[in-house]
Amino acid sequence: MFPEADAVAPAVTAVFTTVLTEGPISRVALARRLGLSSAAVTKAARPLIEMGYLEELAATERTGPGAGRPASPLAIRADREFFVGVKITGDELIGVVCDLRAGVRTAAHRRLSAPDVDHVLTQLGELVDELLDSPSDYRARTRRLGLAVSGDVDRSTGLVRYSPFLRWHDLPLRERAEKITGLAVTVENDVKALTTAEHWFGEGVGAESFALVTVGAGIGCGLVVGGSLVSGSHGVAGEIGHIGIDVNGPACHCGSRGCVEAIAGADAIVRQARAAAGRPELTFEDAVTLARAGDAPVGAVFARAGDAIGSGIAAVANLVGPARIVVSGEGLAAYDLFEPHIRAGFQRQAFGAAADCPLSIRPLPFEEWARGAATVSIQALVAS
Amino acid sequence: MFPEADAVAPAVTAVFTTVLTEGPISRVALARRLGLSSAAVTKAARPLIEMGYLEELAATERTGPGAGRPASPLAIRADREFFVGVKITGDELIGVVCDLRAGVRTAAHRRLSAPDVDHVLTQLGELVDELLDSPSDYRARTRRLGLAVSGDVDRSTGLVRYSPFLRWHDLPLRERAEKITGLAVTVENDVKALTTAEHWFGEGVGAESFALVTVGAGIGCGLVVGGSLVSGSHGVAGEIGHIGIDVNGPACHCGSRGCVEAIAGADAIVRQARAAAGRPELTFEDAVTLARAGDAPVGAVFARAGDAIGSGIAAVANLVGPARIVVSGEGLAAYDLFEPHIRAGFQRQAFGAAADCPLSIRPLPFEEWARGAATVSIQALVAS
DNA sequence: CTCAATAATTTCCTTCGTCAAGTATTGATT
DNA sequence: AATCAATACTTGACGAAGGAAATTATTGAG
Repeated sequence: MFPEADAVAPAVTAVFTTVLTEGPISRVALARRLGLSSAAVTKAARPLIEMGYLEELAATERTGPGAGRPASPLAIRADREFFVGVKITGDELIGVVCDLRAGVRTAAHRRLSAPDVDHVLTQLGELVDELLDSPSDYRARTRRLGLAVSGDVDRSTGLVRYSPFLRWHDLPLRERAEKITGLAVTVENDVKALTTAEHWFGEGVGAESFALVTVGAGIGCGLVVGGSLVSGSHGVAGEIGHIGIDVNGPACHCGSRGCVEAIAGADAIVRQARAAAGRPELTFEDAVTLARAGDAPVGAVFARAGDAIGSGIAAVANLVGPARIVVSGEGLAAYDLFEPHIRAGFQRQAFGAAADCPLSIRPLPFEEWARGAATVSIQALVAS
Repeated sequence: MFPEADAVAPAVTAVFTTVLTEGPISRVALARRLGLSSAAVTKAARPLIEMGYLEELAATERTGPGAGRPASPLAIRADREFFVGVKITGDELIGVVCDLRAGVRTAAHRRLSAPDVDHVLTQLGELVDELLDSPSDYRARTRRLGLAVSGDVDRSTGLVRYSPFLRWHDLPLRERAEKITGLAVTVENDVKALTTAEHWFGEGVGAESFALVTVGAGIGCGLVVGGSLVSGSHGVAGEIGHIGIDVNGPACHCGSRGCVEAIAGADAIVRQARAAAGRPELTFEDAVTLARAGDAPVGAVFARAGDAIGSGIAAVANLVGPARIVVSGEGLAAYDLFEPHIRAGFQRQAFGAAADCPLSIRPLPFEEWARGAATVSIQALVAS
């Protein structure tokens, strides 16, 4: 786990992750939260403080009755260690350096001429060097790199089994990337990485179950149940995009009809908008412009897409009942066009109390994917 | 947990549940399976053997290389303790006595004149007495009773929050039942109980994730993810019946349209079959007879229903990727009419490797619901 | 200035599980 | 038959982890 010690007591890990994700918190509160004695928390916190990962904050103003020794909350020393995160897409590398709390310190990116493995790895090496050799010199305090890749990834081995966009098959990406960068590398599926980031440092903090839905070229979903990421026994999970919501709907590339993605994927929207506007050269951006300008047929395309997404999200809520759901993704640049319809579709199709599940719908800030990748490497620190 | 000891070491519980669910197994195999040293297993097994819960089997024939001391597998002594399980429906109590391995030893049932609480509890008391005073005299070795009720149940407190069929609200069922029967009572939702039974003693054994779908008046689903039952943060989970698969489908009592249940629920099937046959007095059984006799319009109703169920199951597979799915329920008395269409709908809508998820489709044997209730009380023994 | 209340720490102790060595029981080899 | 290798199980010493209870620390209230 940590540089000096190798095997670490369960309580130490628990204390560390709780302080990490649930902010400054006193030892007594930690003990209650974790079901430990306060003595155990004191003991677990000591090595973490000695190693510089935690620090004791000055006593804060009281809340309760007012008497008694004030608590000295434990907090993460976010700049104790830095983490590089890189999202690899077909034509670009997006990289960030994050601190322990997944706060982005610096970002950079690089265009790729082709998804050729050697080219990507060369560029990755250069990108990492650029990030770490920035004026602040993060290199000395950076040991880990997280990579986010779309497709089927085995996190435990760092193997990319299959990535359609990149056209990679059974690529030992961890090994290759470790050789080039000299950092300890973790590889994870991009949606899972993003879900992890939101679960540890975003709106999913503290939630025992949680879902993140990404809207873009495809419609994806990361699922946290019982506090841990759902992986799927056959390597498939979170495929919200291929839930069928209309037996008579448009054909989907998966072979079925009426999948959420066949109605609300970026390609599907463009296709429908072209038909609606009678202009076969329309782009996604054109469609957004038209809809915002009040074009009714094109607006209806977005409405239908939003409704489909809402239905799919309702399926998630009905089945697993997450404590909250975040909807995000590059598709939500056209956020205003979707949101009311996503909510309407969700409310209609959510059953009973499932409709109470809070929905956050918001566009995805730039470099968020890379931040997800960095989060995975923070997790790797804790888990190792 | 066990009669003599109160607090029990984690390893003891682990050994017990593993032997319970994964049959006779040697200490060494247990150690590997649980990630313990064989010494720890030896120590954990001793008190269980002394209390009569486990026994050592005679060495079996060898498998591997052939040399070495043969293993003496540990097995459950199933008749060490008995458990009563009762499923409570609106018009009937179905009761069983099960052994530790959830094997049904005896069964009995009682008609209810009304879902009146006092009446139900009186009948419950008499039913339990009848079951326990049978010739084999289970009473001396029975301490626990499990109750399965449809609706919203808080297992930890034994409170029935709301049961639509029984018209119960906030009923402290555990307390009342304990007073009447003198047994330690566990109350659980019926679908969850059935899922637990299948997970511990049926086709879900050993599966890290698993789903059970019940087909009947409603379409329900129990979900096991990461080894434990999914409960849903807002009290809703497994509502596969209200996933929308056809935006233009028939109206559902939930207020939406095209829910699985609005197409494949028993009521929906009867309604559609009446319309298809042009005979407004048709019953479900009549519809089954007609379909089996080759009536094409009525057959199409079952086909459409099966397909809808298959789509719903595919949504489960796409989202959580269970290791296997069991489809069962009283609706599957007409099993032959559904099965091919369930499979077809599933295959069409399952995405990628999700289609590899094995599906077991079979009718639900009588008293299986009550067995589920008994299973929950077996779990209570282990958890306590 | 004392007391009550709460937070953190210390000391001692129990418990659980590992390690390493030893015992048990078999088939194979000489 | 005697020995050996292989595997299963048991034993006893040990160590790590966490708990209980007493102790110290720090505050506000009377």
